[in-house]
Amino acid sequence: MSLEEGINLENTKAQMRKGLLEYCILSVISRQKAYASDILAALKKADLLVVEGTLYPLLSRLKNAGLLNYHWQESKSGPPRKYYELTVSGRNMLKQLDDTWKNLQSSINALLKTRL
Amino acid sequence: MSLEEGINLENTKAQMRKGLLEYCILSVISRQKAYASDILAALKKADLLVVEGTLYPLLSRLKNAGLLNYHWQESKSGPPRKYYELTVSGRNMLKQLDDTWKNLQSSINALLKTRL
DNA sequence: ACCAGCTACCTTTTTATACAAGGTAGTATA
DNA sequence: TATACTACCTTGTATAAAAAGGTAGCTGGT
Repeated sequence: MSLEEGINLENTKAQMRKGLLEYCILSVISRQKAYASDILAALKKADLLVVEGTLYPLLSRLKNAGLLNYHWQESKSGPPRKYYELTVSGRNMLKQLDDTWKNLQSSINALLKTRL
Repeated sequence: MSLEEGINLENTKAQMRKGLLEYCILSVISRQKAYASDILAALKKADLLVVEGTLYPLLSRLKNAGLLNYHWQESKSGPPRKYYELTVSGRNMLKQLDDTWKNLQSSINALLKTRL
């Protein structure tokens, strides 16, 4: 049985967020090394809700693309954590995404202005 | 055989654009009724490249969601065209997406600022 | 009166990926 | 030593973009 969601506001909002996920994750990690829960918390704070099932595969893809590295680190209160940090290649990617994001905002806002 | 695209700049840029497609299409149509080629041209002008195979199904979904109507209109130079326009419901959706887009920009830009 | 080319519509197939749900295991604490 | 908690990861499902191909109306040249 299909859920037949179709198009609605929540769905469309979610789509908008999705496209910016990679960019935001790289940005969060660029501040300082971070493990999954750190990233989830930072994104949540910015109203970019993401769940574990989305984040873990995405971190793996970013790692496989050579944009991230990780190292294990023990925790004082629980199992060891995988701390991610940006590679050189990751920093370059982030710089380019900064431009992309700026340009995208300009393009969209220009398109919207033609409505006035 | 898989193409094994993985993560790269072009792919990530494309993702960013995707999430904003519905919003932009509604915005373009809100200016004045438009048919597929009008919409493609407007999006292209804003560097939001989209192909027919993406646009037609999306217009159908927007129509089925009650956000758009269309009427046929003859052309002086070719086959008849399907001109789309926003329904009341479509205008409401667009208003809400305006807010969503503003909020999304604020959230992301706030997140990015913590890097400085 | 035909046919080549253009415009416009739409569908099918493939691929990517977000999310829900569930699974494994290390650590702390009562 | 058992329960709760944290952290990792995987599997299954649904959505949707894009590539490619298909149908048909209309125009203009011969």
